[in-house]
Amino acid sequence: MEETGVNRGRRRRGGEGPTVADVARAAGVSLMTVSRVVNGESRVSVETRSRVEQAIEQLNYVPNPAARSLAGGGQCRLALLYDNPSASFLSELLVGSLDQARRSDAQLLLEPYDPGEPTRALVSRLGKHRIDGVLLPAPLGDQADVVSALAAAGLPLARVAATVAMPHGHAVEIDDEAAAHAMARHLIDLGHRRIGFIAGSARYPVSALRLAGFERALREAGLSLEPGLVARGDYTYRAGLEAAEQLLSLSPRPTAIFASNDDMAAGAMAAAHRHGLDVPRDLSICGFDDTATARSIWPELTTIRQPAADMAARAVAILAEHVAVARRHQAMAQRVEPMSFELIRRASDGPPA
Amino acid sequence: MEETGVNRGRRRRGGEGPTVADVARAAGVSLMTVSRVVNGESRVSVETRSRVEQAIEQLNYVPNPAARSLAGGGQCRLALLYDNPSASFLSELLVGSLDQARRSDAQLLLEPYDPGEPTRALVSRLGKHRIDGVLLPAPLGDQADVVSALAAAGLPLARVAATVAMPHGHAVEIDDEAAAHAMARHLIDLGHRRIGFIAGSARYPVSALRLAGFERALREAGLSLEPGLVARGDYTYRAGLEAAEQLLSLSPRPTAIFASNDDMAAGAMAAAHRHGLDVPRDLSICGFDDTATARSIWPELTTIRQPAADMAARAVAILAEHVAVARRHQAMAQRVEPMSFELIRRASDGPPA
DNA sequence: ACAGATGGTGGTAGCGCTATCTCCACTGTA
DNA sequence: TACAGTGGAGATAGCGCTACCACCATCTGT
Repeated sequence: MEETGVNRGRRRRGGEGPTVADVARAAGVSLMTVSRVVNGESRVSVETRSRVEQAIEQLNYVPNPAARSLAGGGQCRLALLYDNPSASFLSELLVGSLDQARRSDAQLLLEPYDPGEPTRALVSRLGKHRIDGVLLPAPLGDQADVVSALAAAGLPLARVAATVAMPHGHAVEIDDEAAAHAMARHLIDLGHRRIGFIAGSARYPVSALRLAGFERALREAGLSLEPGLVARGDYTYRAGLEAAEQLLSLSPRPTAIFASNDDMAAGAMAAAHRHGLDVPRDLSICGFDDTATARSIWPELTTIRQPAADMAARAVAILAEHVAVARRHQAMAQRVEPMSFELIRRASDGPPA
Repeated sequence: MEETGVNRGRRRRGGEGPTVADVARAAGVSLMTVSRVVNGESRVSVETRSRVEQAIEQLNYVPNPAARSLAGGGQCRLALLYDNPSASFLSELLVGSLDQARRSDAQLLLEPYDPGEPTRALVSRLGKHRIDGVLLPAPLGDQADVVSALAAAGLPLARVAATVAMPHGHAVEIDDEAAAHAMARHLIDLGHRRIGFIAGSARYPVSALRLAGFERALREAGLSLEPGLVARGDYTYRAGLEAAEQLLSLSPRPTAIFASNDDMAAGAMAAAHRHGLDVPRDLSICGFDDTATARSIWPELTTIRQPAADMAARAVAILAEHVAVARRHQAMAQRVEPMSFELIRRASDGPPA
């Protein structure tokens, strides 16, 4: 403890942890060289680089993000506008975006979205917090008024899990049509020929996409599209239950039901049980979204998973890049990144009886 | 654009936004005075304060968190250790803690908890990230090995929604016993006399508390404790279904079932429907936790809500305070804060037939 | 009346890092 | 030999803020 003198240098803070200066001293190089190594810049000889890396390892050095962002053009502030009370989606979103925010040196602020608030007020609220960019998850990203108001205010946007094309804002999305197609195809491959579909409310653009994917799969398999096999619901459990009742009253009844989201699939499951049907022996049921519901019902639901965390992470990365580019007074082209969904097979599907 | 000269002062960054210097100039005071006002310190005359506040308002000044944390003892880094895949709980936790983190000038890092990882490894992982404190939400906060390992490493802890007393770490909790008591009492007040209870797995201390609350309510109402009316489950939908089957096969069967969490209540609901019982006319069903499930089934579930967001916010505030106190080389006494739960009445309960 | 508490304010020195310029040693070309 | 061009490294000046000390007025008590 005494080799450092009385309190050499570090008078103020609790002052734990080594700094670039410590590393530089240990490696016998200058501060800048250490900085260059840490930031992976090119102009450092391999030899010097490895010496510095060794010193870093040895001292267990971690750069101070505050100092870094203060000195560099670094940190930016991103707002995650949220209204979606679908908790599982939100939490995945948060996990993904927080993680990437740390990497991209961005600060993430959660801002609630109030549908009643005029967009002007929203814009000024974000301005007050010196927001550099905005993430618009799922239903918000498809809302034209919000998107255009924020875009008009000059804020970079990233729409997460958006489904419709828009002139403004970056987007990270999955192909809902293809996902629905994949699930329908999966059921057809299992041998199902009469498949009931519970479509979502026509208010959301995504509903049409999922229906379209379903229909395409049927068409490609040479199956007829019976209008009676498509019911509609508003994405709630109860709607799923009622829609399924309707589908199950058909004769012959479908051997599988594909619902446009998990809650409706759960409702369909309840309807099946009411009818004394065993799932999946007598009826296969599939959902979409892979929310918490999917695993909290029994049998656990086969469904489509959106990589919400990854999507959010990409969105944060894109926004951070946008902000960095903008600070150099350059423009960044609109970016639309597709992400791949995943068909999660659990226990609610099987070949028809 | 030209009144500032070529690039007066602000050579490097995009440099948007006013700084303390701008505010100081506008208010005709020194930097320090502005800083004092912003930080709510006492030694400023009301007159000066209001002048500064006006300037802040006018310039729309927001302090730069990076600079603040670099200069002052300010910012601390808190890790939220999470393993609970119960998404709704996690997202509430995140919303609450992020919000408070902003206020308390703390940076929140999400660290996954892997039950397989030795506690040594966990501690060193947190150390690598220069963590100043750790939040331990729900099941983790009751895990003695984790708590004691982190405490031994000298890390301040805040256990969120913990249920058992421990010698280390602050805690923010609700009274599970009282909450279960309140719900049982509610059912009794509705007129129920035969109430089935689905207890949780004995592995978790919380299970015993909820059972105890239930039993106390019965005792206080002068009702007998029939052992047959208490079933057990492991907090899954399926376990709830099976436990409810067992309770419903009793004769006379209970007129109400109180499950120790929402998933088991959902399972009980399915069992009721299988038996052709109408909920709540023929059978009342209540849950605990108010997870997403509670509102995604039908009828929507009457349940107990923990204020997860508020709890997390308090936990963050306590940890931030602890870190600040510790940096002044003082100790902070263990703090245990009770929060109040709420009985959320929805549509799954009513008077007995 | 004077030492000592205050209450209110300003000056200054960094916090740990990176941008930018400078410097040096080498290469290749005329 | 002289010249620019290059890759590698160091020196220095801040980024925006707060801790710390210094300072000057007022107030206290004896």
